[in-house]
Amino acid sequence: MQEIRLTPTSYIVLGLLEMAGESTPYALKQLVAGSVGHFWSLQHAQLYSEPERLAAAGYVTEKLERTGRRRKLYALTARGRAALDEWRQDPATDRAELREPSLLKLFFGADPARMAAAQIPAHRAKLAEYEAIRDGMPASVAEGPRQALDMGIRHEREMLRFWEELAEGDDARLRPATAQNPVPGE
Amino acid sequence: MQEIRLTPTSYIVLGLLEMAGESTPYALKQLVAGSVGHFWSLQHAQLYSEPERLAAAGYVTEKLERTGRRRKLYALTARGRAALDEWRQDPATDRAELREPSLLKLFFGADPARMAAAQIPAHRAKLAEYEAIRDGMPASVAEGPRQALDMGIRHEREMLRFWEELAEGDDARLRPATAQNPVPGE
DNA sequence: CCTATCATGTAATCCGTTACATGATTAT
DNA sequence: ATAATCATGTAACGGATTACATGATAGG
Repeated sequence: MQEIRLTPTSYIVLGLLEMAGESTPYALKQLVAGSVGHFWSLQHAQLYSEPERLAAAGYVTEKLERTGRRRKLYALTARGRAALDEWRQDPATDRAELREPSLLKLFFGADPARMAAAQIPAHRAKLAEYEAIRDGMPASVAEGPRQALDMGIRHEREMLRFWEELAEGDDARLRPATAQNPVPGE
Repeated sequence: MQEIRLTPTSYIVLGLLEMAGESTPYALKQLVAGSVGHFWSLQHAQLYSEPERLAAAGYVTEKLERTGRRRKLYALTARGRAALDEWRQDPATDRAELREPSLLKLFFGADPARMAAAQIPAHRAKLAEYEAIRDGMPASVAEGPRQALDMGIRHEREMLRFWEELAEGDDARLRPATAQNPVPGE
């Protein structure tokens, strides 16, 4: 049995198999697209290779369909469930980074107004999409996905505010105080 | 001359070479750690391999020190500067994803209170660190880094609020409305 | 002097992306 | 029927992380 390192991708596969039970890579792809993929997406090819990797290390079982397409079916093993539990119960995590391509451009001197003009509608759209999902969520959806979605909405709102303030142009607050500030009163 | 694809890593190297002029990989490492690395960090090994890649494609020049350590010195070429400008002037960017390991755990059922207990001090510390940097920033620092830092502060604040509200336990707002809501008045 | 840390790099591994392929459904 | 899209995979490539290594500098 091969030793492998479990990556976030691994836990996504394990977690989805727990939620959905035995699944094909294609089913996993659909699941990712409709849920966790909103804040952590995967290429479809990884949903073929990762379960194979996990199978080689005993975290999931691999079964070939008998009928027609002979697709591959994956399911959690006890070991897989244990690994998932252990991960889930450990509150320690790697520090996340923002890694916003738009921030990178801004950092290196892109024009804030031009950047904002492109970013604002994108974040508006994303925000609207998330809010629609939230408003259409059936009551059966678990807390976890609900909370994650909430964070996504908050983040989009914050990004939107950021770019909107940049677009207003006057980011005086970002410059050190100078004589240009009108003195109130007196 | 080899063709290469320019990645975010490439633009970080090009951008820093523009800001700092001719530099060694180690100097780049220091620059990253103190600036852009706060939201987009790189392994030090990449600051050796990436300039080499860029040199092979003509975006930077590579020079060997004569004296002592014979370190490698890199500098922007006209082609490198042009690529940087083109990138910077194009407001289109790939969509960023949150990719928060903590959100992933939450999504898959980790205990919100336990997660919050670990996340809150981490975000408090990060926030304090960013605010200290902002307050100590010399007036000479350009707008870009200033704005990026501002976004970092906003993001940390938002994450902090998120986890604090989760920790308070009452996330009723996330559940669909039910009879449990006390009817005000009447 | 010896040890720890800084400075400087190379090599191997591996995950993730991209490209390639093809059979099955659905739409026109 | 034919074209388009969905479903289902494999293969190649490359960038990023990790591990390995060693000379210089500073601290005890």
